[in-house]
Amino acid sequence: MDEITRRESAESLPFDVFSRQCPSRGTLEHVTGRWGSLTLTALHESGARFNELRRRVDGVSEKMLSQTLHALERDGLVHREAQPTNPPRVDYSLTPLGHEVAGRLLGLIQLVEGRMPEVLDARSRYDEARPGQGLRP
Amino acid sequence: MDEITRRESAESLPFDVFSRQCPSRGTLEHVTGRWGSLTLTALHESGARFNELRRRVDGVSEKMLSQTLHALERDGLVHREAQPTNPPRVDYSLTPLGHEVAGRLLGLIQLVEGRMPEVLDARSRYDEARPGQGLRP
DNA sequence: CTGTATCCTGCCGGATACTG
DNA sequence: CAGTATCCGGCAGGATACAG
Repeated sequence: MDEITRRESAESLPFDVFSRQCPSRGTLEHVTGRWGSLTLTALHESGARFNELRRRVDGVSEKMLSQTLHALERDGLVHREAQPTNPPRVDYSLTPLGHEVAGRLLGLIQLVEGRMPEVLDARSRYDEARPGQGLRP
Repeated sequence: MDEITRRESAESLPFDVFSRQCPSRGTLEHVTGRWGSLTLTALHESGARFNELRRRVDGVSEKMLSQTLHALERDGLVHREAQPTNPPRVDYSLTPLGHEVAGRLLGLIQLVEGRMPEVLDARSRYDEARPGQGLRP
């Protein structure tokens, strides 16, 4: 697909993530964001409660997990079900659309994980060629 | 796949993105980051020079594009070829691994773009149920 | 044209404390 | 347990200038 073809098909689509103001860019950022991608993938295997999710996604703070879940719920990817019991119990799960997105995300993650040896090799070569210019330590 | 199965398979893998210190998490963030995902996808169709890329990825600054390209080059996803001419000419393209990653990203992006009507509907319903609590305007 | 260097600001996101 | 509320430091990232 060349540039002309891409532009033409982009013009025919209602949503183009390459355009600055398109709302799809915001959704893509929720999905691919630092915590969004891990949260969606973690929920793909099975629904979970809040603290269970915190344990699955190592390193996420309460605040960020809460924000992430709200954004994904608002976008219709996550379903939230609160039970008015005591102690309170809230279950999070993926909507059908959320599962579709998470499936693609999972494929991407597994690809990256499986190719990490290549990535680390490339980093070594890059750093070796540029001594003393540490990038992202 | 249940939780136990996931944990077991994770233990058997050398790289687990769900673990806080795993280097694969950093690479995943380069790939899925705000500019990384758009840059990789933009390069998937064809290689490009610096300013051509800036035009494709609407809204990216020189600084962020430069940083993004360096990180992706270091991870072995982007190939940089400088020609010592005057004026200088530098071509960026994807490595084979970069193309694999970009292919998955493209699938994800097209899924999100195609489902934006559902997402916008979900947002409307969410905001309607919580008047006056605007989230991420 | 292809970038670095520098400055500056907003907000991301962690820590902590508190509520129901 | 399941979250909000608040504070605040660091850095992401934009604007600008400048170099090769």
